[in-house]
Amino acid sequence: MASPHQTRMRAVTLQDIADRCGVTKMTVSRALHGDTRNVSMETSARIKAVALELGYDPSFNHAARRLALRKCGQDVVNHLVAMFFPSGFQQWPYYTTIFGGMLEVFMPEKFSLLTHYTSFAERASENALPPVFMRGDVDGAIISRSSAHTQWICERLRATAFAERPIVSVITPVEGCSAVLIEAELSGYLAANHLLDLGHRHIIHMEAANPPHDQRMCGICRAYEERGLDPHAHLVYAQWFFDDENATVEAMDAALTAYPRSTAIIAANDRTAVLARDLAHRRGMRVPDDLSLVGFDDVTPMPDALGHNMLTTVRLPLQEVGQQAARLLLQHIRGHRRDIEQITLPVNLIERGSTAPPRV
Amino acid sequence: MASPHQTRMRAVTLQDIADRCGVTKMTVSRALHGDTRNVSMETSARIKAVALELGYDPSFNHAARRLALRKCGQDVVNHLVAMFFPSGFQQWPYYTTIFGGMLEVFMPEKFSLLTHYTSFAERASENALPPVFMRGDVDGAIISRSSAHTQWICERLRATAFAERPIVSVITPVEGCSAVLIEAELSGYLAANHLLDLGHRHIIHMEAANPPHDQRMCGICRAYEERGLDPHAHLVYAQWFFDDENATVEAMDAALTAYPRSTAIIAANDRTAVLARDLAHRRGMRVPDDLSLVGFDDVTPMPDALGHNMLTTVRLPLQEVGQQAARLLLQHIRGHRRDIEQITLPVNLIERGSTAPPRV
DNA sequence: TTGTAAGCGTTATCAG
DNA sequence: CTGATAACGCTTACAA
Repeated sequence: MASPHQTRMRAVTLQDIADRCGVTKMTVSRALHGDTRNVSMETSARIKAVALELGYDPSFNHAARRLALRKCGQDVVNHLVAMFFPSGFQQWPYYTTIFGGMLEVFMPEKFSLLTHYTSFAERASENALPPVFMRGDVDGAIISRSSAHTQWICERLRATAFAERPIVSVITPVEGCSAVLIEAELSGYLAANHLLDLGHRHIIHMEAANPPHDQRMCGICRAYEERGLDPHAHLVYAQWFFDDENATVEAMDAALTAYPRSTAIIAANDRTAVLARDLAHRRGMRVPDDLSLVGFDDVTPMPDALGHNMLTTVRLPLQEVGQQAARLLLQHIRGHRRDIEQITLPVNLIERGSTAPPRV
Repeated sequence: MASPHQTRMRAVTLQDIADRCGVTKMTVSRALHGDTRNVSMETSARIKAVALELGYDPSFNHAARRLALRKCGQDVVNHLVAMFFPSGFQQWPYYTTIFGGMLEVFMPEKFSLLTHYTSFAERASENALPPVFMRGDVDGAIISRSSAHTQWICERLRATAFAERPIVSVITPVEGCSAVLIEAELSGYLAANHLLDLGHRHIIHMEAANPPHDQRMCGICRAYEERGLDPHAHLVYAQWFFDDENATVEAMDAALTAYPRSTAIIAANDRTAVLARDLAHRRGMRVPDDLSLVGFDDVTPMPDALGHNMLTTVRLPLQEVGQQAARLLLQHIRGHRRDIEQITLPVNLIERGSTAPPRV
């Protein structure tokens, strides 16, 4: 259809089309915008045909459009979105799975996704955000961080030309933003309920102090209480360190030593469960015979001797989280949704070999 | 220093500053560009002070600048770069490690990095690239693909407003582009040399048909030839499938069955080595007693029973590959380098427990 | 050393 | 239904 782009020297402009059609560029602008009330069907068709023939690309002169539209304070869709993830996120399947889900939705829609991570060091500095944000090139953002961080990022964004554009939060809710969450309380319940069903009572729970882990904690307690058991008499809390595996392992080790009656560990995530298994082996314990393990996420396998994943875990639909967050953001950007929305996605327990009844 | 941004309603323009200083916006433009020959030191200082006070942000009115500069065919730096990776790259530590290295360089320089992956399906379609590319918002690209794919991507990019902007290739060289490579031939040599040193002779080599695996192959042969051995009499080639682990495992299985004298496998990468270990176990073989394994990359561990990485592997400096590619691209973008450059980074063998002398 | 004029490509507004 | 005009904010070229 389109003629070979013989000359890439100069971009095709509205004026070029207007010249060929014997009209003014204003009419061309109207026709190409699908203005049926102010342009005759006939000329409109002619203009569109010429535009196609010349290979007019509206996105090419985006800069001019934005400049013109600024006069009346209108926003243009730039087809550019950003995600704010913790530094080092690319190493964690947890985040890359969400990332992958987002890409799956954005790419077919021709939205480009840029990555911005924030370390604590950067947060401390008074650095401005990169130019793309300052100049308002970014249509929307997806954000996933601890609450202290999200607050800071939102403030930074709002202070740029990003202004009041949509932000969607994943996993952790952020005030005033749409969010895609998971059933955090239920995830804790499912893990604990499974272990209690098997007969475990004394359980070590690795957790972080902030959401969604604190909700997970509530679910764990609920499972105990449903059985008339006092969670505080049976549960042991061991701290989980977000970015320090050694510290996490030491905390587990200390807990196992201090509470030798423990027969199971609810780990902060799959990766931590694998660390727990390794620790157990070093202590001469076998999984699941001496110690049952439950993970969260279902993104990191715990391979047995034959390479099969043996980790009982609470699966979080992380890929779908990414997809839904992307869809939600697109709805906001395109103006199809103005109210903020919170989507909560279901979790489910996947029973594999790392849990078994305790040996009495 | 800067006054609190009291009004975010309207952006500060050159005219605003000019009004406050009693000069024209032209003088302001010159002063802010550091033009010392055409502006008196005095007015220049005054203007800069007012600009700071008003919180003038050059990046805010980027659109106007680009529009003006287009007249004389100049390029503006947009502080936006793209990377083209295979679809699903976010699941592979190999790519995310490179990705991480790139981010480490780009982020402090305030360059935003966007992700674009290309599946074969997309390649087949005649889809245009996303608007950010079409309109020339992207300053440069880093590309990592099989050769057939890179060619296609480059053509696509050149056909947009991206035009002749710099492209840096990683791992695989691309004609006419700067590249960051690794010592592919040497990596094969190191793997084979290590096994031959241990006394292995009959080795299965998992490989892909394209670079850099074919160079790796040359290195493997060199190790044989240095010992006066005919590689073709000892080496078994088994195909490695880029995106199909089951097929890869089947190929390994078939090779082990067809060539029972084999005592070692040179796997396509760490991940494949782990698959080989699992396969070996299923066949009742022990690693390294019955089968030695060498991987490549050093990004995926092969954990032993205690969780320690036992995989002997040829380490590729993937993070540094990402960093160097980013640095190279920045040099090109900033005009500090016009000639194309090929950097080759060193590899080294890391001996761990998955290799041992063959049991005779 | 500074000011003036014109234009980058688009769009809103008003006139015909 | 269509055209003319001005403006978005900036930069180059030329004039003072």
